[in-house]
Amino acid sequence: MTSSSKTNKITQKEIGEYRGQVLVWYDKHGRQLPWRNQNGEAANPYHVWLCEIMCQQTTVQAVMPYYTKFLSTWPTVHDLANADNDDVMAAWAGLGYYARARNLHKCAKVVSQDFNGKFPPSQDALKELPGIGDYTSAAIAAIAFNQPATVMDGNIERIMSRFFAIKDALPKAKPIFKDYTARFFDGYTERPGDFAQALMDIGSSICTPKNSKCMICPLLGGCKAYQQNIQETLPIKTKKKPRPHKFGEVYWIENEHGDVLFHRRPENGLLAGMIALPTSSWGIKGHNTQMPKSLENIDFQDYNESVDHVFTHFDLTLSLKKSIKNNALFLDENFFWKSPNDMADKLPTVFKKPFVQFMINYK
DNA sequence: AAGCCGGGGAG
DNA sequence: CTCCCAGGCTT
Repeated sequence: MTSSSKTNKITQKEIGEYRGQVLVWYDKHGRQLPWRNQNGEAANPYHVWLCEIMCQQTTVQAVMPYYTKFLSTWPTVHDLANADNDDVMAAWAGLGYYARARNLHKCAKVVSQDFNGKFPPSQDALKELPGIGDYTSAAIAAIAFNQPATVMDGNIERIMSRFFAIKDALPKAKPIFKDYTARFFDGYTERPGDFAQALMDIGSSICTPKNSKCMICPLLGGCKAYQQNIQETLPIKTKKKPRPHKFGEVYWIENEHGDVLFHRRPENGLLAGMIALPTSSWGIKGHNTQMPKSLENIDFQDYNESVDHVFTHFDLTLSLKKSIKNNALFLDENFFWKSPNDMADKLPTVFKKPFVQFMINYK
């Protein structure tokens, strides 16, 4: 071993020093977010949990109005537990990944009924709860209960990959990333929650995927990637599969009272349990798109309009079809007639788009 | 280990 | 256009 490679290894003492610099930066430049308490008050575990679930794979800006709405509607975990699931899903509509909302409600019920409304403070116990996985259990344990859990989200993965110049590809190398991240958290009982949130703030504003602002980074002095000028190339991730493009039809069907036909989607799969407009099945190149049997005899008017939408694993184009004065349709229990007024905000975005188009010509 | 699951914003 | 975002669950 050469002397240079020996001095290349960062020590735990230096880790502690950089952690301190990160906290100094945080106290001065950290974001002020609605779920962060201002003057050193103890964090409310319900608030921490709620924002962590909402923030999963979602930008903070998108979460803000939903977080405010949920907290004003259901101020405590008991309130949320006792809510009607339809109301919870409607309040979540537009935020995406709807399984999160189902698990949120399930988790609230467990905490309310089995834990007397108090979230358990240990990461292991938290991870047993619905919708709380490796990241979220660590985040709640650290932020709400000051536990030295290793918090690692996408931001922290990126920071660690650069600070230690980790060149192994994600997601396979996640355990390696976790080991490096643990060097900052293990045994650190002073401000683990603040430190985790500080890293996330740095990840969102300084150590960004592109155009990172290394010159103002509190970790600059120890950053191996910066020393090699490879920070923009890290972390390395295996390429995702291309998305197929699917096509289908979406239907606006009125009865003679002006009510519109809505569809409650199945409890499993895409947009599970959400309220939708009726559609055909969706297929590649417009083939294999089949209309629900109960709608086969309807005479539709083609709008010559369509809406595009992007899901995680496919693109979708829906052609708009309209029909009015339908009454005697043979419908199963998953379809229902309802006035379209006030329905827009209860629909997932893929259906809100055509809904808004149709509403322009309604009445 | 790989696939499924939303929606929006940045570059 | 591509990539990413305070990821978790299922198979």
